[in-house]
Amino acid sequence: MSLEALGDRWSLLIIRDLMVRGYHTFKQFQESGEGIATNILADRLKRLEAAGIITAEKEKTDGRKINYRLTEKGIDLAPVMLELLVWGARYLETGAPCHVIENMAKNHEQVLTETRRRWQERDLTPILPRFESPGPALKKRSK
Amino acid sequence: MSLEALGDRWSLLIIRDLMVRGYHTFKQFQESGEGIATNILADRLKRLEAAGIITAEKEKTDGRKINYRLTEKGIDLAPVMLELLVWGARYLETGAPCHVIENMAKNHEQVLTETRRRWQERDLTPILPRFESPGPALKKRSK
DNA sequence: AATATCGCTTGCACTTTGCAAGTAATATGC
DNA sequence: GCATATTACTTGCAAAGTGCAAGCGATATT
Repeated sequence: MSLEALGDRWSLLIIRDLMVRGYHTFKQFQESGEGIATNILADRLKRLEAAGIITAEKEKTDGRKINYRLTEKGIDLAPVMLELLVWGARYLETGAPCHVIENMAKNHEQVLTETRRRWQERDLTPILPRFESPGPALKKRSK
Repeated sequence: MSLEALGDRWSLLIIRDLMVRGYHTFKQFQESGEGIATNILADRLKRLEAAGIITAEKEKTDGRKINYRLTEKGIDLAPVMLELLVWGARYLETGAPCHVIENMAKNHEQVLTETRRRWQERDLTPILPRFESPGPALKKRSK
């Protein structure tokens, strides 16, 4: 099935961070709060790259940094991620139901369009705030 | 995140088998073709039950058998599963794009409604055929 | 030139997994 | 009713994977 690359504890978290939080460096993932070990993180990034879900390329302005980015195959996981976030908000996530996610649940298409737009334009503004914290709802676009 | 229970290689496969293949016993999962070891399968079933995603109850007509069934929390993973299947069909699955899944991609709402109906009515007819094999497309209902 | 930062790699203890075999409870065939 | 089958596990053990702390090389900053 579609789980060779995704069926482990960390890969989907990394993809989520890339997709909806605008994270893109090793350090950001590391400090992401979930507590992934550096060796595992390195390994998962390699696997995701090997699976064609992300790419890695050096930042021009700082040769130490590597920019990780979702491929098209990777961004196409957005619908899966969205549904997963909605499900998680419904059943598990910290008491705070995070109205941002409820909003996401109601505006599927809009959220997906916006997510893909940010990916295409390399706009790293997060879709989701760091954790909860009310935060402004998704701004309306075009429509 | 929503991955304590799902973030491993087997849990989502079990859920898929329950949801779209109509599997419901230990043996069926075991022979599901993915090759899960019996100890791991037993462990995952326990965890999924503990997580409130499935229930286990003895079959009345055969006291050896245990019927596993998705809870409401479990069946609510249907949108996630659907998107995952669609993504998988698009990028990974065996050359055969399995037009059943393409059909699923085009009729999201209908497929979800049908999936939930089967769950509610304990209708174990599979939504997806065993692997590929053309098989008749989803029959239209109500609409 | 010295120090800091970033993205890793290494070593090692610990945990989880996979495999084969075995077991308890129920069902079936004669 | 007794032997055999079937189902859902459990156990033991080797192999693989994980988590943690420390270290390393390349680049950047002062």
